[in-house]
Amino acid sequence: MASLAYLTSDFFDRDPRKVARALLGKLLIRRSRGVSLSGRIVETEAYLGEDDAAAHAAAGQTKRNSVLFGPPGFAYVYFIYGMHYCLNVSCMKEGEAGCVLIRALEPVSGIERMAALRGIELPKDPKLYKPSSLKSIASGPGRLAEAFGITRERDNGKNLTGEESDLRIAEDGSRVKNITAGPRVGIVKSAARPLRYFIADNPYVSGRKVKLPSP
DNA sequence: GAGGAGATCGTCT
DNA sequence: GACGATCTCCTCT
Repeated sequence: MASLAYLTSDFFDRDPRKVARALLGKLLIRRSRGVSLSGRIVETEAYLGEDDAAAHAAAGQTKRNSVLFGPPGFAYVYFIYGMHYCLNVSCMKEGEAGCVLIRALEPVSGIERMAALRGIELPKDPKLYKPSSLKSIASGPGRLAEAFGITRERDNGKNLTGEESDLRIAEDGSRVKNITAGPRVGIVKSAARPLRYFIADNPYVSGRKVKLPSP
């Protein structure tokens, strides 16, 4: 693998739409107790500030979403539907809300560990891994959070650009082609805005049905 | 394979 | 008290 360059806060100090595009192809890396988990980001969604009705920041700053109003490059983890965590990264300068939701990853390393955290059984021989099993590890916001052991208690408010952080994002020099934009998934407000970005034809993009509001 | 509905609980009103 | 940036199981075709 090529040498890794960890992203700095400058990377996130700009419009969430630019960050969401730029994050595609980057590596999300968790290092803890000598175990390294990593996955390539293949799908993201941009959530703008208070003028984006679908964003958690739309109603202004609350105790829950205060990370969004903080400095760029911090993890905003929230609990949804009573059973899932979702990982966002704050964007823009302190005082300006904005974030990018990481929706799907292509597993790269520590696959056995991630599968175990997801409750997925893999054969001992990596050659026998089923594509469907690999896809189900992290193709969705709740799934990738579970695969990386991401929880609100553990990771909310964590600086993803700090050298001491166990959760960081890096680039390895790989280039991404065929970035496609489309409507965001699972929301009603501002659903038509094309703020979801994914790598076209990548099998690890989450496969949720998109419900568009009736005209 | 596609579509629908239930599960389950933190957060906000 | 209502709702939600989801996932999985079950049913139907």
